[in-house]
Amino acid sequence: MSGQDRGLDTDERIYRTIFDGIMQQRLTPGTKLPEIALCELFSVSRSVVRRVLQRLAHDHVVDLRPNRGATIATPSAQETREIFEARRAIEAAIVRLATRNATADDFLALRRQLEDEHEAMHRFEQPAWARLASAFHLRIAKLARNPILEAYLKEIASRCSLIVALYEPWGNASCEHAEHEEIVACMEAGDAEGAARLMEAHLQALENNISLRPSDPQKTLKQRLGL
Amino acid sequence: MSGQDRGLDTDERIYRTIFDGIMQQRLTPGTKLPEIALCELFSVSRSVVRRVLQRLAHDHVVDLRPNRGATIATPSAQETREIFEARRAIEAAIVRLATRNATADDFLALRRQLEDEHEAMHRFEQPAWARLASAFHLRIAKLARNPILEAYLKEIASRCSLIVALYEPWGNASCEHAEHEEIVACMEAGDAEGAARLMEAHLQALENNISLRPSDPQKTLKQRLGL
DNA sequence: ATATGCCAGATTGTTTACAATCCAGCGTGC
DNA sequence: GCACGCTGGATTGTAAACAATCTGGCATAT
Repeated sequence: MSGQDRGLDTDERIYRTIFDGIMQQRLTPGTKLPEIALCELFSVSRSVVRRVLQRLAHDHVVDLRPNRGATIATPSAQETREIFEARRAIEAAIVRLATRNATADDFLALRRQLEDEHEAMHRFEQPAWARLASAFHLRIAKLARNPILEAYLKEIASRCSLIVALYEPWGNASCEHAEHEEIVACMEAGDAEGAARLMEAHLQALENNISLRPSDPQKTLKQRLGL
Repeated sequence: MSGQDRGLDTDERIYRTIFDGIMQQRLTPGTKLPEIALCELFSVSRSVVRRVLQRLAHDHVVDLRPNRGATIATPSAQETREIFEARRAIEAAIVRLATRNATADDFLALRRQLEDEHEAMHRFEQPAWARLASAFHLRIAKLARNPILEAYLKEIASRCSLIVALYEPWGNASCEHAEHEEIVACMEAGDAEGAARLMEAHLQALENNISLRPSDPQKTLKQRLGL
């Protein structure tokens, strides 16, 4: 037992490691993921590596082309537009449902998280802030009480993060905290349509903030996986 | 060459055969899909069968449980509710986009398809009608010009079909033709919100039409795959 | 000098063999 | 008679061997 067995099964462990590596910008778009290298890093055979890669491919965070292996996905400008448009549509719908279904307790927890976010922002803790800001969106998705839409948002939000990683290497493009507060206020007031419109505007602002320009490479795969 | 090679690669052929088998209610929910049986039926090794099964699992049309193989998915009543809710949300968003982006030619093609549908209905050609009615929804998704939302609708619509297969063995629950026409009329008039509301009502009617009661089993796997 | 063709190493795709797990049927003991 | 546990066949999970394909460098010809 080599100390990395924490109750997650093997597949999940490998998936998460690679996925997190992408989300934290250690694995940048275009990076190649050779099967044998992953086999050695995770001490498994190619069957399981291939299965995980296929799953990552289905989630659109890696490209899987026949006979030439897996690479971290590199969304084009066109795709970027489509992804953000789809996200606005889905997340607006989610906000409407969440406004209908959230309880008083839900709003309490939501406000508490907003304060954490606020604090992290004022302390200039960029990584923590980004993480919390992203969690805000996923938390609202939970309040909608629809696991299917929640899964769709998770998938599409990860693709957005990939895009931000591609086009904003230093991580400037984060959520505006004030806008989060306005959205929650609208929701608490029971104004579903208003909250949906605010959310769409919020995501539109996020999209407008990313400027289309790639980033830089080079480091060992092991380092970039955080191992 | 045994006459089933039509330019599709092997994976796609197997995927389609199983998927179509499910959509046409030859493979009913709960049916087990043993790997070896599929290997022999399609003359491939277990690797490719396993890959295809994983893809079907990701699309939520089959359940894949560790150490106990693949079975056709059997959505619960709860899931049914969630799936239809998600579909209303996504398809309403799609209709709004489609109303904005459709050209005059698009509407022409749409109307032509509506006539085919109308005709098939009046001739009591239930299978053709059901196929056309389903195609109507996918065609609108194309008009939205967003491949991501289109893919989501495809996935969720197939889950709806599975539910209908589960709870309406004789296939009564189909789309009302008149409602399709109203939706198109609204779209042509440029009334995105109206069209969205009509679409939601249309899908709600579809959901209300399905009564929750399972169906019957037994026949060989080969027959049920149409081979 | 550039372009073309070819060969060797590397990488992926497929098949097969082996190990682990599950499940149904049977027997034993209470 | 019923519950429990065992055992053998069947089925899935994993790993390793083999085949096919791609990539990059070198030689050759124009």
